[in-house]
Amino acid sequence: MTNAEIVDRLELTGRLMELHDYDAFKIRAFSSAAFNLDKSTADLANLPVEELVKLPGVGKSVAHKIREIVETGHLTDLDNLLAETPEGVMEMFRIKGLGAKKIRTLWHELGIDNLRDLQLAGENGQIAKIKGFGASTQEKILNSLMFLQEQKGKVRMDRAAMLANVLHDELANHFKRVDITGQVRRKAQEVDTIQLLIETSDPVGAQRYLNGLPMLVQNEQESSPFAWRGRMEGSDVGIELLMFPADQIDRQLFIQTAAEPHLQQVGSANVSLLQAALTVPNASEEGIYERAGLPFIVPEMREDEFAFRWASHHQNDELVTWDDLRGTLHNHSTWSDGKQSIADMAAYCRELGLTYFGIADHSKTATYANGLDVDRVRAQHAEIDQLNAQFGDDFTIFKGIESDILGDGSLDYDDATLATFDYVVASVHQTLTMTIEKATTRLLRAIENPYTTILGHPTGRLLLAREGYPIDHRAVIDACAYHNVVVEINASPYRLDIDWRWIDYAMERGVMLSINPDAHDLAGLLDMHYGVAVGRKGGLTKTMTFNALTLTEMKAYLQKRKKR
DNA sequence: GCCGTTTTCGGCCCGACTGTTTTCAGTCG
Repeated sequence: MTNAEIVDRLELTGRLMELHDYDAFKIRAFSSAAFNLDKSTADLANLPVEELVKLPGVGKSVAHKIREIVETGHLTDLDNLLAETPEGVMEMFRIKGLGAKKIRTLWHELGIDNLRDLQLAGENGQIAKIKGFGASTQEKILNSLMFLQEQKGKVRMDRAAMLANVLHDELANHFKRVDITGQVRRKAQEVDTIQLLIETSDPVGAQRYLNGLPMLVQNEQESSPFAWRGRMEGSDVGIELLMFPADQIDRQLFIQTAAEPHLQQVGSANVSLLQAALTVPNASEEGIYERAGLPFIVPEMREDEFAFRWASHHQNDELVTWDDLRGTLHNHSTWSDGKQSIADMAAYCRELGLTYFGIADHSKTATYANGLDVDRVRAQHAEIDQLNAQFGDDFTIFKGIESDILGDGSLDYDDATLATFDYVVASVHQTLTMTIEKATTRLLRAIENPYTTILGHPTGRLLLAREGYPIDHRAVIDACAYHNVVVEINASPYRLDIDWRWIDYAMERGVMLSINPDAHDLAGLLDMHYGVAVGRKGGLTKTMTFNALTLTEMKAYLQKRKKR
């Protein structure tokens, strides 16, 4: 039982108590316990009640609930609440703008207990008529429903990779060769089908074996003699297992990895040569591109015609790799909402072979995240100075901040305070509903601020959960070029923002991109792998990667920029 | 339900923003 699983159950209990109109302070106790424990590094599953009650937000009652969760895997209170709540009502929590109170009203006043009825009520204008609701809320609900429908059956790349690896390892026990291909190999940020190639000369026997695996649930209608289709137990995302004899696997690896537009592009480039290349036995991927007279395209980039435009003036070895990264710049610590101390985060960075660690905790407006007021900024800088004094010339902690971009585009500290940082990541965290004009103007103002070093998660999107605010990407990137601002590739698999499709335009305009993990704990630093993946997808070169600068280069860059 | 004492019960309580109000409830990060 992990901390996250315990926290999720407490959080859900609080939310359902609110839905069922429990006492507000009792609800608060559960949510605040969840909120506090989410940031805890204690091993909750192995703490006795007397230790649990010492943790902030945990009293006797919650401590016993935690023990119950750990020992039985269940929480009776939660099970009872769930039994009283229709599944469709639970799904309504995924609608943006709907919280427990509004859902309760919709459920009790209109009898809505599923998303289909919610949509009908919205389309009929019934929602706008309820007291406390209006036309605007109704429209927001309908928009959110539409967004959710588009995301159905998809998972983020981190979960897709995890599931694909589990499946790969299981199948590799039985089959001679198994390859992950399709969207996962292409490093798609969202995946609707996890696809694997299986080498076999006995597809009938292979199907029989697959259907005997408890982790797989077949969709018989979708399947065929050479293609097993279905899903994994406990997951909605589609699974496709394609069976081929040994001499066809490499060629299929090429065909199945490529997105349709990429295949078409290869075909239209030279149909006859490609056909010839594809019919050669044991054709390798390199051989296929070579025989078709085309440059080799790395798997990540096999989406559309962009790859060939990129390849016309770049070499594959220019693409950024994990080993090119020299440091990391957007990270949180226990000073705001991170789980680990600056010292522990920095130590882990050194273990990873990085040479600098930039701390960019939340700024004062982000009160929910324990953002730093001016006094705490000073105190944090003193701590960083002390830590830096212990390092040699080979490692440095930089003093950064993730300063909130306020509604009018200004940053949330005065210039004197901003001047005390080595660098500033400027990010939007509130007022996410804006027109494209307003959102763009707001970002442009933040970019114009002489203290802004990096523009953080430019659209604020959360993959599969929230559309970002609309922005004029060209105008924003052009402004970054003019004002010498770096653009973040937020590497959290929840964000991956800026989208990889804009990387090439940024590079063209001379704008560097920073692969920023937005890490809130040690493991979060490894999210830079996802940033590298989407960076490569967008053709990001090592030379245009901000955090591929060496420590000496980074120090010089930040110093020079401060003097402007 | 948690906390912190005025040590056994009273007070707890992010703030900005939105949309709905006409003074505020609900949501969000």
